[in-house]
Amino acid sequence: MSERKITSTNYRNQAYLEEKCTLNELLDLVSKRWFSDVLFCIEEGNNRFKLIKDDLKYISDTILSDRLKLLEKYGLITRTDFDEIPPKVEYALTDKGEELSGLLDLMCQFSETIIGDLKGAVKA
Amino acid sequence: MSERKITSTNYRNQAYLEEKCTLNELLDLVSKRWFSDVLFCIEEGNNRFKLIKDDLKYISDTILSDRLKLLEKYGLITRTDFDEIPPKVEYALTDKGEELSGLLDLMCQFSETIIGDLKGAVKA
DNA sequence: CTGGATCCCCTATGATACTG
DNA sequence: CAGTATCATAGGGGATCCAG
Repeated sequence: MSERKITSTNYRNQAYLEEKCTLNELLDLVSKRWFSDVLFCIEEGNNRFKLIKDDLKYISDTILSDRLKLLEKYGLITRTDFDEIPPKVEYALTDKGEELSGLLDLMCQFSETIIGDLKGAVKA
Repeated sequence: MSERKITSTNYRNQAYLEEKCTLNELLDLVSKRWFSDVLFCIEEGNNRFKLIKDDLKYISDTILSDRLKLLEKYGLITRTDFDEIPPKVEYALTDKGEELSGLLDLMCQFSETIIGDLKGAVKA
């Protein structure tokens, strides 16, 4: 039973949790670094690759590209390729994207309470 | 030479995002594997280490212990040590824990829509 | 301009063994 | 029972170079 020890366990646990509740899959998605930030960034009107990249100043091309693909894959944004040279692509939130944004706003408010309390406790 | 190349960038980006919005810190927390499951598990009345471990059948001691500490650190659960031999410790959700649970329920409903759509599209 | 292809490193997960 | 200590590993994040 100990072949591919870590791999198989890792995979099994992940699959187990995703099957248990789709929440786990969503959490894995939105908690990927820069993911929520890219979502908010597009919501605020930064609809081009470069605009997002400039706004989130430390994000790398690789990651931004990956996050945009994921957002599109899950139907949270639309991608419009104008087939021009040089390339021009525009992104926009879908209704689901807006909905997720709203949920994340709620989470954000909650996070300020919980994390503010933690840091306040240390300081004060 | 570039000491801690990745580390410094990695750390800087993480810090940047956490400073940008506490949401990122909360997402990092709740998306840790088994985290939300442990929370729900306690909410359902599994208030002992072993009960949780039995309910989440693949979780390891190490991880469960870590998640419980995190939950307590952020004020989401309380830990009551009865100082007995053999050890007896009980866990319970705080108000904040309940609140987070409610938020995660919302996320969970949303996740079923978004992920269901994704899988349905492939299948149907 | 919008990415794709590679390569590398760090961190979270978890197996295992042990303790009060 | 309820953990702690140690060690191994896979995958995510990111740097760099390249292409249409």
